[in-house]
Amino acid sequence: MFSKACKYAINAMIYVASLPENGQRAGLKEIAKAINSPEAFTAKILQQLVRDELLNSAKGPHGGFEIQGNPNTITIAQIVGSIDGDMIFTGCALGLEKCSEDHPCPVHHKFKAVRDHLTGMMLTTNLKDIATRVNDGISFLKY
Amino acid sequence: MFSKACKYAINAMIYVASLPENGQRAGLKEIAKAINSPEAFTAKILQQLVRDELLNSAKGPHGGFEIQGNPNTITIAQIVGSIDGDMIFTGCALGLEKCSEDHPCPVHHKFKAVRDHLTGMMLTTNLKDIATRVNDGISFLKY
DNA sequence: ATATTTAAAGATATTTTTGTCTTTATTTAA
DNA sequence: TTAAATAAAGACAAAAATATCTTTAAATAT
Ligand code: FES
Ligand code: FES
Repeated sequence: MFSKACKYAINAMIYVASLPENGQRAGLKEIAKAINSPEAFTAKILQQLVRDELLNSAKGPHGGFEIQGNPNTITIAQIVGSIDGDMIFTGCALGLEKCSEDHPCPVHHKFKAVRDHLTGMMLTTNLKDIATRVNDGISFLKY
Repeated sequence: MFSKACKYAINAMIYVASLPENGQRAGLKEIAKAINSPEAFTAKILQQLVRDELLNSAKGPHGGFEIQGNPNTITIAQIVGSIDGDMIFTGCALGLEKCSEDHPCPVHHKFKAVRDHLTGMMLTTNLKDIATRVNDGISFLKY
């Protein structure tokens, strides 16, 4: 469904969003440990999220990463789009170059509803809400 | 969503199922051409489908592949399971070792509904129905 | 029997994804 | 002004997925 890179990205964003409002930034090591991901690979992913303006980063002592903007307005869809691109939102399930009503693949009519369900879910799920669930101890970032 | 191997597998199964009941078997070349897939790679995939008893194969002149059993009873879920395994049906969206209600990832509650939708769709979509759509010219196996 | 046709099997190659290592740039604090 | 802490960037490596090539086995037809 999602690439491993994308899963790490989502988990990392949730972790950072779950930290106290006025606290320190989260460093790479801290993040990788919190989500149980390979550190150097995670670094690459965080860089991409910074490029796409979902995270801010700062170098030096007390540097690290923080959510850019309001976690209430950042959706899973944005994170997925940043790392995996938009094939998951628009691509054909069976690999046709283009998903379209005019030239549909054999499962288009069935698949489109599922894909729209997935897309809708991702678009309407914001970071804040799921980070809160983590803070409340009702969901988990690892194991 | 699906691996390329899995997409080829689904398309190949649909193509074979779309052929006339009492006709010849479909050869590898014919199948690969019909679904626009790399021939040798497709061969490997067909072998797997034969192993999993979704296809029958015969060597020699007039040999080739045919659907094993009734296309009405073969689902997309079976084909996907044969090639990609069942992580798509049961795996955690964020990569936790195990998807469970007891130790859910942060998107479990949202994702489960989508995954169940997808699973249900795959379980209830049979080869016969979608092959018919191809024969009726309302859906397409390539381009 | 032999030649031909076809799939199966296994080895190899290429590409993509995942992961690591090294160097550089920037910030902070002593 | 120097040392330490940190992320960024780029080179490199390993693993997995995709793809190809070669050899073998089986079936058919002559
Ligand atoms: S054409 Fe394949 S999903 Fe739309
Ligand atoms: S625990 Fe992640 S989807 Fe169920």
